[in-house]
Amino acid sequence: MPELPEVETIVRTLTPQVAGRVISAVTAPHPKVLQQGEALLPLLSGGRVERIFRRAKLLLFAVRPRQQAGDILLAFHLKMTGRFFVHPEGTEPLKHTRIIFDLSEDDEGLTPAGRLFFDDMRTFGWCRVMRPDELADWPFWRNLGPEPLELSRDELAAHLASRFSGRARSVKACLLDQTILAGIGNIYADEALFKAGIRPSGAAASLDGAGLAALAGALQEILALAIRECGSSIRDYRDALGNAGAFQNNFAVYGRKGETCLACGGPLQSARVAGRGTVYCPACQR
DNA sequence: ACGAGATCCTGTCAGC
DNA sequence: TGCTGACAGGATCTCG
Repeated sequence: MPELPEVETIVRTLTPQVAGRVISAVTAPHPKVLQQGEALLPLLSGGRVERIFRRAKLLLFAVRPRQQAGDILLAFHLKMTGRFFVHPEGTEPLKHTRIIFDLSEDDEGLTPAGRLFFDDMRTFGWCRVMRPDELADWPFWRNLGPEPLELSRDELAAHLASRFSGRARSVKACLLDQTILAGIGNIYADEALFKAGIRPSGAAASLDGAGLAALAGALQEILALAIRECGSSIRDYRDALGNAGAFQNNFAVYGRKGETCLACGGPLQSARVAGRGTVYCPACQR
């Protein structure tokens, strides 16, 4: 379930394999995966992948077409089970392959031709192919909250204060809301709330300055550490080299329902908060 | 306007 | 053994 650290890791492992390479053909065996932009697909053939980057949980390619001016942007959402992997030329699609990018041999002949697969078992993931102005007009993109690691801790705390005030929602529901803060999913919400000592079901508006500062600090520390550990592998997640992440070894609460709290030794509880499975320590999180 | 809940989807696992 | 149902979860839609 790729969240910010996992998508960041995929960007870092995919970039050396794909950035700078020329796309010779694109095919989408599963039509539903393309949310928008089928008309732009032919323009991608002969285009060069200029840059691979991340915003929130989106992974984006900037592709420079051979003739047209102006880049074309491909925005992928991996949802729970989306993956990228580069295979040798001629590799047949796998059971869950949704999009295939054929990549040309490079000019010097150092990098052989290959095929980039976008695989997604559950078909929740999708791709939108857009001109830059279409990306800018896309409501999901336009409404995304700030990147939690691009603010200082105090700026993040102030941002959360302004977005939490006057809301009746739980603090966890707010953390999962991509228009408030970008890139947080169920894993890192639970982990950050534990680290900050905050009850997930508590009202966001009731957090005081100390709570907001603790939450901002916990979010940034957890996300930075998770990026260093190359993300968390629960079931399906792999980076673009097929490697698992290691942050799951640092989980304090996620997936530890019924086990003991690492801080106080008491039993961890589980509940449904914001429609998601949620694990917390009733003694440490108030 | 806001928030809660259902929905999409398939593989895995617990329980009978 | 084999079947059934619960569960995983991000964004979007519907409903109160």
